[in-house]
Amino acid sequence: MNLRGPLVDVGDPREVETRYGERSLAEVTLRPEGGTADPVTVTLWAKWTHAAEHAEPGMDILVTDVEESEYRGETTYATSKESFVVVEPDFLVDVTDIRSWVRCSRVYYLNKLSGIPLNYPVVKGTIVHEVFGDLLRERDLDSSIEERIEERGLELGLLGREVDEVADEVRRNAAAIEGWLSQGKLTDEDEWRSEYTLISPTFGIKGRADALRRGAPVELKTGKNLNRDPRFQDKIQAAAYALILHERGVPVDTGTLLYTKNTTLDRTEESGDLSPAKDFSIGRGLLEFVVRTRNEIAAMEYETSVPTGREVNSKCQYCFDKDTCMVVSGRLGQESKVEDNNPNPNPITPIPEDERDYFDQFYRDIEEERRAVHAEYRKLWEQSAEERADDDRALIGLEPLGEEEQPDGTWELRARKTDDAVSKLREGDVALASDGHPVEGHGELARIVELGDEVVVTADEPVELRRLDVYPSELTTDRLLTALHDAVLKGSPDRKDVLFGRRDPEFSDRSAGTTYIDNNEAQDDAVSLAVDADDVALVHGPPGTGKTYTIARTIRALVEDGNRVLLSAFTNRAVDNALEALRDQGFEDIVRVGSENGVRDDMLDVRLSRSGDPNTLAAALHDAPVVASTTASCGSRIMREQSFDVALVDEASQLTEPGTLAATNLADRFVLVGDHKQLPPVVRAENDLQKSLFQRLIETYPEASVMLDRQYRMSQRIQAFASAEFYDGALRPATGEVAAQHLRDLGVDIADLPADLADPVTFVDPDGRRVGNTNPVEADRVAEIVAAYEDAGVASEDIGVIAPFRAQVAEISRRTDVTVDTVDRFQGSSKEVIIVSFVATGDLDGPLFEDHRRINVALTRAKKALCLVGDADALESDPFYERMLAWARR
DNA sequence: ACTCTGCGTAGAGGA
Repeated sequence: MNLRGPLVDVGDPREVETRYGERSLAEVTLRPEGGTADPVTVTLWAKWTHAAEHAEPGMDILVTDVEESEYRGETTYATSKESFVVVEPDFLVDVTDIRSWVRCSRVYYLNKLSGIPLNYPVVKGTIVHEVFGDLLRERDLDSSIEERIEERGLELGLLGREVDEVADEVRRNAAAIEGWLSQGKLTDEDEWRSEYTLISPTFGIKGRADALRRGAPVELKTGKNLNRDPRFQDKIQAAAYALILHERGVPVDTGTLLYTKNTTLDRTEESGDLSPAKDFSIGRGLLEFVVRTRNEIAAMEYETSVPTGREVNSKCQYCFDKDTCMVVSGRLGQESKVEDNNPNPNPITPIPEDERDYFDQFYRDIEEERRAVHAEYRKLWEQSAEERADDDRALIGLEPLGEEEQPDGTWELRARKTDDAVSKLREGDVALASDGHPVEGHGELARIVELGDEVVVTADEPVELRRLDVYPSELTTDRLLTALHDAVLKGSPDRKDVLFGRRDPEFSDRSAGTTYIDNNEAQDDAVSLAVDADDVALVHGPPGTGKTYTIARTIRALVEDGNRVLLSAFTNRAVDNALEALRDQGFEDIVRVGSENGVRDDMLDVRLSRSGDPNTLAAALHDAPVVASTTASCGSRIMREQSFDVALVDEASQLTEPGTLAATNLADRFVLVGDHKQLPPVVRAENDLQKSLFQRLIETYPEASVMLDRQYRMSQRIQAFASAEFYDGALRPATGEVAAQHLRDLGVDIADLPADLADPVTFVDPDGRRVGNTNPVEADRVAEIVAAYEDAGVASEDIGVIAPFRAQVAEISRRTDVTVDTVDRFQGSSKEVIIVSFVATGDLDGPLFEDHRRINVALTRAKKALCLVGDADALESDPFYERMLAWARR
C-alpha cells in the first residue's frame, strides 16, 4: 500500500531500542489525499528519517509499500524494506540535476541560474554522444562523424574550431566505443537501444538514458577516468535511470559507464585503468540514495532556499565553477562553502537591496512557472487519453500503419487518424509517440514529419504509433532564469540604474535635422527617439498605427548610423512581420536565427542554418548588421555569445520582464515597441510576470516614450470608443479616407443589409443563454449575421468572428466557414468586418471579462463594420461594458 | 473561472 498527501506534522528523528539493537526513526503525519480521512502518522525508519530532516509541513509526501499493523487496537503505519519515501513527488527533478547535486549542491544551483555557456568540451561531448547513437544503429562511422560535425557547424565556428581537428578527436573517442561494442557483438548476446526518454511519476524524476544494453543503463562520458571504479556522480546518473526502470517493473542490477577518453591516452604518460568500460552493480542502497538526493532537491525547491554546498565535503579549490560561485554568492550575499574555504573575504560587491529583492521575486515567479510545466507533465499520466485529446494536447486513437527503418538507422512511423480532431501539435514539433500509454507503456520522443489524415513521425526506436502527445518543455523557464541572472548579476551598473529607477534615460541629438518619415509626425518622432536614445526608447503603438513600418524605418536609421541591431519579439510571427517590412523598404542585409519550422517560409532564405562549414556560418552571423530572432532564441547559447549596439523588441507589452531582458541583455541600448493597453503576457501563475517591462518603464519614464497617434485601420465611428477609453482620445484616423471608409467601398449596398446591421457599429441581443463557456443560441445568431453580410456582398475572407472562449469559437466554427478565433489569437490582425460574440448572460463574472484590454483588442480588429452580439443585461451590469453598449447603440 | 506562444528534446564536460 502507498500513502500520499500533504504533511501536517514532521517529527524529529530519534534513536530507539529495538530487538535488533538501536535504530533511528522519525514520525511524520500526513493527510491522505483524495478524501476526508483523518491524518495518519507514518513511522519512517533508519535511512528514511532523512526525509523528515528535509521535509516540512505543507509539502507533499509519498511513502510506498507501507507496512500496516495493529497496535493496542489502533492501525499504525511504517516504512517497510520495500518502501521509498518521496518528498514533493510532483516536482520533476532532472537526472542530470541529481548528478550535479551529488557533486555539489551549489553546482546544481549555478548551472540552473547561469546556464551552461558555449564551450568546446560540451559541444564535442554532444557530437560523440550522437555518433555513439549512430553506431548503435549500425551506421557507418565515417559518414556519421562527418554529418554530426556538420550539424554543429555554427557552434564550432563560433568556438573557432576546424572540422578536421574535431573529426580527429571524435574519431579517437569513437574508436573506444567501437572496440567495446564489437566485443559485445561477438558474443551476440547484446540487445541495444539508444536515447531512452524516461519519466517517473512515483519518484518525480525525468531524464534520458544514453543507451540500454540488455535492459541495463549505459552512460557515455567523453572525459577520462583512470580509477578502476566509475565516478560516483556518474554511477548516480545511471542508477537514476535504473530506478525509473525499476518502477516500470524491469529490475536492473548493473550499469555501465563508458569513458571514451581513456583509450586515447598514452600508457607511458598515464598510469591507472585505461579500459573504457566500467561495470558496476546497482543495489537497493544506490537506488535509495538516488531518491534521497532527489528529495533534497525537491525540498530545497519547495522552500526556494539557496544551497550552500556545505553538506558535500569536497574542496572548492579545484572546482571549475569556483569563480562563478564566488560571483553569485558575493553579488547576492549568499552563504556558501566557497566563501568558508577562502581565507580572504569575498571581493565581490553585493548588489543593492532593491535589486536583490527584484531578483528574489522574479526567481520565485519563474519557479512557479516551472511548476506549471511540471503539471503539464503530470497530465500525461493523470488524465485519460480522452481528456488529453479534449485539451488539444494529444492525438489519440491512431491506427498504426507501419514502422520502417531509415538508411540512417532511425525509424519512420506511420499511423492513420481515425477522427478529425485538432491539437496543438504541429509539423516539425518534438512530441511523445506512444502505444497509447506515453509513460507507463512504451513512449518515444519523435519528430512530427506529417500531420494530415496520415500521421508520420521519426524516432530513434520503433513504437506502435497509437497516440501522440505534446511534450512539455522547461526550456523557456530555464531561459527566463538565465536572462534574469545575466541582467541583474552581469548587467552593467549604468543599465541597471535605469532599470531600477535610479537615473532617467538619457538622449543625444543624433537625429538633429533628419526627417525619417515625412507624412506622419509621431512615427518620425519615434524613429528620432530611438536613434537618439542612449539607454532606452519606448514606442507606444496602438492598433493600426503603422508600428511595423516604423520599426523597419528605425532599424534602417540605426544601421545607417553604424549600429549593429538585434530585432526581436515574443512570437515568430512578429519577428517575420518586422523583417518583411524591412525587406519591403529594400533592406536585405539580415540574418534570421530560429528553428526551421518557426521561421515563415518567405524568410527561410535569410535564415542562418546551424549546419554547415564552421567558418562560413560564424562569419555570416558575426558580420550581419541586423540579426532577428525571438526572445526565447535570444537566450540560446549561440545568441548569448552575440553583442549588439541596439536591441529593438516588438510586441514588448506581451513579454514578461525576464523575457524582455533576454533580448536587451545582448545590447548596449534598447528600444521597446508595444501597446500596454492590449493584452499582457500569457503566464500560468498569477504574479509579477503578468506585467511587462514595457509597461513598467513607460509608467516610470513617460518622457522616454512616443505614442503613434494616427491609425490607418478603423473608420472614425469604430475607433471612437477605443480611443476614448484606452488612449485618452489621442488616437485619431491618419487620413480623411481612413476615417470615412465604409462597407460601400467594398461594393456593398447598405439597403441589402438587415436594418439592425445597417450602421457601421451595431449591437444585437439574440436572447441566448450561456451554457458552460458556450452560448448556442448566440452562435446561431452570429452565423446568421455572417450570412447576412455575405449576402450583401462582403467576401467571406473579409469577415472575422471573435469570441472570448475557445469553446464558443468551436461552437461558431461549426456553423460558418469564416475565420473564427479567440481574442487572444486575433491580436495583431484585422478584418473589414468583425463580429464579436460575448457569450455571457446574466452577469459578466469571469477573469476574461475583467481585463478590459481584451475588449480593446476585440473592437479594434474591425476596419469598416463591427457587430457586437451579446446579452444586454449582462453587459449593462458593468460600467465599462455599459459605455461600450451605449456607443454601439448610438 | 480563462486566455496560450515559445523552445533542436535533454544532455553534452573540464581535471
